[in-house]
Amino acid sequence: MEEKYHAHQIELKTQKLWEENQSFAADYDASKEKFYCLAMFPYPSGKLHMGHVRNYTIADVIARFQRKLGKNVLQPMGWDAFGLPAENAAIQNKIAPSDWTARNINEMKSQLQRLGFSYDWRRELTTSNPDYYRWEQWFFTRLFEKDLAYKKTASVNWCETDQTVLANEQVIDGCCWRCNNPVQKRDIEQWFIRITSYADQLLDDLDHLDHWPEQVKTMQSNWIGRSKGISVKFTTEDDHFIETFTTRPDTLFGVTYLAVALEHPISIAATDKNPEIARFVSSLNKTNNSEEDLATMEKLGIFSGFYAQHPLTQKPIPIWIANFVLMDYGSGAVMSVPAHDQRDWEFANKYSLPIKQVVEPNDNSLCDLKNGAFIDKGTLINSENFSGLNFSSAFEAIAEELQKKNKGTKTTNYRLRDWGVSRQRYWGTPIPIINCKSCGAVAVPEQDLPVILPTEVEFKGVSSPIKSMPSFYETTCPKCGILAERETDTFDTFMESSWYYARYACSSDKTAMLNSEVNYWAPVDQYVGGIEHAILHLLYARFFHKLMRDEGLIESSEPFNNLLTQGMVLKDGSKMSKSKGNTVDPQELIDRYGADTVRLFSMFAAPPEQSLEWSDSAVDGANRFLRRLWRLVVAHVEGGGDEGDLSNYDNLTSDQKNLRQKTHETIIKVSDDYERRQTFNTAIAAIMELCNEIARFKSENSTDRRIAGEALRSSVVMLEPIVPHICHYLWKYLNFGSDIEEASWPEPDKKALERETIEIVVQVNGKVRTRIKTPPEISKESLEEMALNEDNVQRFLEDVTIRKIIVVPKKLINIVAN
RNA sequence: GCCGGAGUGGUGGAAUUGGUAGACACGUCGGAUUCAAAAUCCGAUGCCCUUAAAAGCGUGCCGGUUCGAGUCCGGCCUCCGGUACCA
Repeated sequence: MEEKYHAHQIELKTQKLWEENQSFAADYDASKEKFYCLAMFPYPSGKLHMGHVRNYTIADVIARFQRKLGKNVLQPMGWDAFGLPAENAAIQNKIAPSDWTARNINEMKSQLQRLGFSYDWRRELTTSNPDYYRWEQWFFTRLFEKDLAYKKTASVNWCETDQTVLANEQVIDGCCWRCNNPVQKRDIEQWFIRITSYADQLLDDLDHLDHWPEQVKTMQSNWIGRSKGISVKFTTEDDHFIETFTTRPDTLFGVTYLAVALEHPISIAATDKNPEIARFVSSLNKTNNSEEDLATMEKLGIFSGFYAQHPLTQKPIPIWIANFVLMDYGSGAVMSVPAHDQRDWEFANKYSLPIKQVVEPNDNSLCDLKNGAFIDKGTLINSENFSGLNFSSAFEAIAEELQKKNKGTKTTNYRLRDWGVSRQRYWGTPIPIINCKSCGAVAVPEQDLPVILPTEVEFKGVSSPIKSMPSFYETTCPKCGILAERETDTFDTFMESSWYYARYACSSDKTAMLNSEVNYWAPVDQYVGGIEHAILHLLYARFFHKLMRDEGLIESSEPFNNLLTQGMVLKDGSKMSKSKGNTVDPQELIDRYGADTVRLFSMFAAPPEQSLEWSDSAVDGANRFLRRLWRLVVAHVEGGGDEGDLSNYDNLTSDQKNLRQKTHETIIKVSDDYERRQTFNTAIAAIMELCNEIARFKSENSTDRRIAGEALRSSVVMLEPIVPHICHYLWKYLNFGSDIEEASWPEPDKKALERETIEIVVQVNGKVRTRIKTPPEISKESLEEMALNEDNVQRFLEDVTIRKIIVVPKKLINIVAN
């Protein structure tokens, strides 16, 4: 055995062995309990960054731990290969997106292999490969036929100078990131998938996700935003209706104006009539489509000149055009109650609109509407014959009255909007639709799939090359045969990442999207990924799973049983990203210390769910521990080793008992940390403590060596999921050449855990005054007596009376006195 | 703005169900070893007073519940993530 630890040498040797033995290939085996462990696959942006290393190490630790428990573990890896950065690289560096992507995949794959992750590489998939996206296209045509996919106009960010659509992140302070010219909104036809039809299921099924973090479920629940209310109709002067939704029908008599979106028919009629309004509206048309900008921008509006009739009072209500009302969301109109809604209150004050109080606090206390709206539920006033009612009776009574007059109905509303999947970009899955002048939108027939995205392209300017490529879009209508044009838009890349986890079960099947093996592997037992995906990716994947279930492709209803959301790796206080230029290259660390040190460091630095502020200084310590561990094993083996006999542990000295006790306490602690708590940092700390004790322990005879050997073997096998290469070697030395990959998780020996004395904390009035050693089974009375006899307890009991004594068994005793 | 988190020594973090605040590391300081250095080993290390012991203070801020609060409740502050076309 080498005296010194040479990381690179043993890591490369071990990795070669794993590859030769196909150590991590996982196949269907009904006789074995399966465990499907998955980390979110990467976008191949160039090189791995620390966020990847953290993500993939966490998942690999769990996968390797589950193998030690004897399960049939599948851990696959692939590439979320479509996306915007490839196009930016193409424009900047004159390289085709497919070449750029392939190059990055190569680079990142070799980095993943160098880190020793236990993947079944036979199942690798790449979403930009037609073998993958053809099934996405096929599935979309199924949705289209079921009317779950449809087309409607929606607004995008348009840069007139570059003649292109911009993503929200490409709009900076209302201007294009490339040319810095102001961005406008533009309405175009786009494809949507009816996620709102699944809103109830997506919300209600959250209750069954017992092993998801509460915070993620709360965020998804708020995002879906189911609310019960009433849709109220206001009649316009030309006898049309303006529909508004409210969760507060009890405030209906307080409506003093309506606000409609810039694109609402009323606004269009007003701009046609009045050039002043037209100027105002076009001046507001510059904002970006993001919710954040919409919520924080200055709320502006203008009176449209039109009135609507209040459904119950029949009084005329002025209609205002306002920039904060969204046409894409709900009906594009809201009823405004400035007395009882803060946003309405601010708008009303700004434009001197009337504020009419119709609810008062239940305790009749005064509320001053000069300082803000009164938004609590209370008792109705100024509301004709509804005055005096509380919220819930007013809700019912007003709903009934509106229903009777045909002016409103009870409705459930969702904050969730349908999923817009069209992107006006090149590097994505072509939408498999042909637009025919006589038949309309026609799905590409199954036998004509896939619609292949041409990869030999050149970027002239910034717009998608396939939009100016007749060889791509010119075709004939599958229904009537006349000349027609393909969709040149591509899918949102969230489409690919919504079903890849299922495709791993059969990634090379050319005959079907999913086959029956998916029902063995799915659902994923452990999904690991960044908290930044808590809403969008995870909600779309849950939705897609239900769509696939309803298409008969999969049996389960949810894709991920256990979810671990890792915190971000931050540098200088914010998310590491290429655009911010604050990435740390893990390759330098691997070159310097080896993969095991990088893995150990990233698991030790913080618990997985917490964000981790990057620091280079602690890496050295991780490497020091591995060298120390190596030396401990060398010293043990060179000092005579042991026979691995675990049978006889009678008549031990107290040092021997103490080490055995520590070993088995550590096994219990580490098992719990790995399995239930998933806090690998504390598991490592516990093993470090055990190793510190081993180092202090003097092995002088064969019994000593057996006990030290047991402690070392336990440490090594429990570290294997985190630092598998070094443990592979150390295990061989400690176990006469056997392979650690075949070893199972250690079992604690209850007999080793028995203690002769324990320490009890003694408090007086909640402050620790001393600690006493007692046998574990001591009566309450004798414990109290012992505590009261302590000098440092007596001191604090002078001139006071003992009121009571609280005893927490085996922990503490608190004497309350005054 | 809205939704979800986080805040503990010089630093990363620990304290699992309301019960010993600071485990385990990093760093720093002191010592051993060495011709010297690296590596390694031993010791000290929240603040304050102190020769020492003991006491006092201390988990972002203010207040509350409790015998007892880092942990629970109310109100703030700061930072991070998401906010539907970044992935």
